[in-house]
Amino acid sequence: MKIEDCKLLIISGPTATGKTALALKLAKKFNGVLISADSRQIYQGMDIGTGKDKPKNTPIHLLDIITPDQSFSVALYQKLAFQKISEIHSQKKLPIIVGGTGQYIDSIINPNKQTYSVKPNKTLRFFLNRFSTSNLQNLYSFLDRRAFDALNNSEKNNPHRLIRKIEIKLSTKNEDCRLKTEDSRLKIVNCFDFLHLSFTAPNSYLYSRIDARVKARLDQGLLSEIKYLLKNYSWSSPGLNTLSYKEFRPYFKQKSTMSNAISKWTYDEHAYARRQKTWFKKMPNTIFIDITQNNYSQSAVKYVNKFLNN
RNA sequence: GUCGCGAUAGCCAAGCGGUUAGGCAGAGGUCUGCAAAACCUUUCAGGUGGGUUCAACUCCCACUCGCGACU
Repeated sequence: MKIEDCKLLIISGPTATGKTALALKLAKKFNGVLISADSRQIYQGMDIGTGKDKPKNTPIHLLDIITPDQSFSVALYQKLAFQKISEIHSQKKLPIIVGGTGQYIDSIINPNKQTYSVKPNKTLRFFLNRFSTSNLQNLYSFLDRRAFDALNNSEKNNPHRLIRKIEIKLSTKNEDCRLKTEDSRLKIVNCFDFLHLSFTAPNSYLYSRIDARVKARLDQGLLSEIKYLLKNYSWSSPGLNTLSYKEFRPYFKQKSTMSNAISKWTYDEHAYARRQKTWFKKMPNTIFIDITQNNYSQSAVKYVNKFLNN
């Protein structure tokens, strides 16, 4: 395999930084194909709220792959993304991953997560979901005292995380086949030669862009999109637990006003952008590009140029 | 003008003579199959001037401002 076949470009950044637009430019310039890394744009019919860009002539992979009532996961994402990457490589093109979902990008950059192959246990989750946090803590502590004690506060109090840890603990019988999968996966991954460009900007700048976009989405008809979705899916569907949809739940249930919903939504978007930033900050080998700088798109081009000619 | 009520951090909003209110916003963080999720940490007070007290955001007085009522 030639080195050229292992190149991978990753473009990340918080919401409202214009990732997709720039990725499209780069794709044209460098014979690239886009793969989305967005945990929400995978849902069909959720276009306005997730800010989905669907350019006419350029397909973006891993968009619209499931319906809002289906659930998805990193492990699945990783698998699909790897498939797409190798497909694109075999066409002698440059795969470009674009998106804002830190965990998904992490699964590409840092693929040897040893528990991705432990499948969710629906029955177990069904029961555990009714447990209180302290009951979950007790249970996990009982199953694995050491691991429990090593948890930080944030993990200890997070029911989702506790449930998953318990699930993993209870499925250790599959250890052997798990290791096998990991091995084969590592082989593929080790050959990636990736460049990770991450867009960034001061919070205040991001916030003003977000605020403007909130208004724009309302004008584009977000409310009717939600109404339409509610005809086919319920609020408990995984897809509907998404920023810019979930904030309107109390409004549609007549428990809150429109302006409350909108301000909650706006603040949620701010917090989301902050969380995204913390994720990208700690990623290895990342080049940050401040979009408030004049020549940011040219400098992105330069980096890619240099990367491809290495 | 008189009487009453109020004045608490960027916003909302409590209790209290000495010990953390809380929520939202803001800031930072966690993350190994729900991640645009879930969770953790955290900055910022007491209108102004006096007085009482060992100690006042909390009691008293004046002033300023706001709200309401009355002449």
